[in-house]
Amino acid sequence: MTSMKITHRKTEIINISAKLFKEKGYSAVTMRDIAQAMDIKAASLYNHIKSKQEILVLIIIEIAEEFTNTMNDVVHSNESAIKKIERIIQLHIDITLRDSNALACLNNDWMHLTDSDLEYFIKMRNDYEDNFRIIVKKGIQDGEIQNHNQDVIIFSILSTLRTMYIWYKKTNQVSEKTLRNNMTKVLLNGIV
Amino acid sequence: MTSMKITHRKTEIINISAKLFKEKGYSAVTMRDIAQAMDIKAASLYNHIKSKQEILVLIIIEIAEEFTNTMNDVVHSNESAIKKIERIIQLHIDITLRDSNALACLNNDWMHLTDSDLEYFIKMRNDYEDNFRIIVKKGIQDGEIQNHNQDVIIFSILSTLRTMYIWYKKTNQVSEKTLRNNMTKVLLNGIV
DNA sequence: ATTGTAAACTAACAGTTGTTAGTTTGATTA
DNA sequence: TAATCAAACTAACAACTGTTAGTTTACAAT
Repeated sequence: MTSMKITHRKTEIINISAKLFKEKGYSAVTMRDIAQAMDIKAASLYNHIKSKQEILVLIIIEIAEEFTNTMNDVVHSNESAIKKIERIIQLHIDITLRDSNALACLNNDWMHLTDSDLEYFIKMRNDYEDNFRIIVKKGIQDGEIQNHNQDVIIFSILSTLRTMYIWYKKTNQVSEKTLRNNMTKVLLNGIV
Repeated sequence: MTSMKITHRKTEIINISAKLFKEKGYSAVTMRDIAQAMDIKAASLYNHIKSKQEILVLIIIEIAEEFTNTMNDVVHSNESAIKKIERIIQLHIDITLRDSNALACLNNDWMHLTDSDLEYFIKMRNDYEDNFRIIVKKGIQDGEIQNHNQDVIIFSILSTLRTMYIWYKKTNQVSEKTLRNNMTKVLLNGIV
């Protein structure tokens, strides 16, 4: 039983921090900024968290693991390549809608992780991309997917999914359902 | 004649800074970091530049203006919507291949611009997206482009183009020509 | 009533930050 | 030779950084 329960107050700190990190980046946000947003003093934060680093780790790793776990499910399933990619698209939309602050943090501040946390994150990210590559490769072999450069296919889709958090709120009140439908069509079938 | 010539040494500082900013972000890079990369002392930087802020401004604004200018050319041309989008894709590839460090900086650190610089940047970015929207709208009206949600179309393409600098070097030695061809096909015609 | 505890506080620290002032160096020009 | 000048230097500053130590507060459990 090494895992500790994360208290309510600690969760608040993590959420507020994620919001601030999204706006200005990890390095530009000070402990005093976080404290002010919580309406307490900076020193009081240390009753709940170990360090500024710990906040970053807790924000990023949880989401990274969620991506990793679902991707593992998808890649080991018996679905077609297209169906698998559709599930990955929906996964990214799920997390974007639920926790865009943490997602922004993962995208922009992962390089400020240190040591084993950084190593762990990079391994997860590489595995994720490798799994995506396996799916696309199989899809091309089976004639489901057009025979274009694999990396161009993978990263054009991943780039869009990974940075959806930046713009999805701007889309003039497009419903979640519309987003899910249109995103799949545009990414898979193009726009022409 | 208010514009000053940018000296060789100043250009070196800007380029090295852009590289460092790309790796760790503007806030995490210190003047001492930049100086060390130049193999001089931090104070010596001030013989060439006015402030850390000025470095950021010079990196970002020049590229932003290049995007703005070319987009204005494209949007006022008499080409088809598809042809216009193809030119925009090529523009992003051009700048990515030529100056990926500055591009990363523009993408990640624009929010650290201040006052009139920040205002100016945001206006350019909004105008850019508005112009893109005009092109897509016309393309849908003319039946060139499928009638999907406009913002989904715009930002799925823009997201890919804007973050190409992150991964294009990873693509296993794919030639520039292959990148240009495949990117256009994948973004316009999809992968199915 | 007493004790325990979660969660806030004040005060301070040692290190880092961007930046300035004043000086030295070494090459080019008058 | 003397003067000029770009570009480096040393030394320092005031503000800010993450963090610690020790204390207080208010509520809950004994």
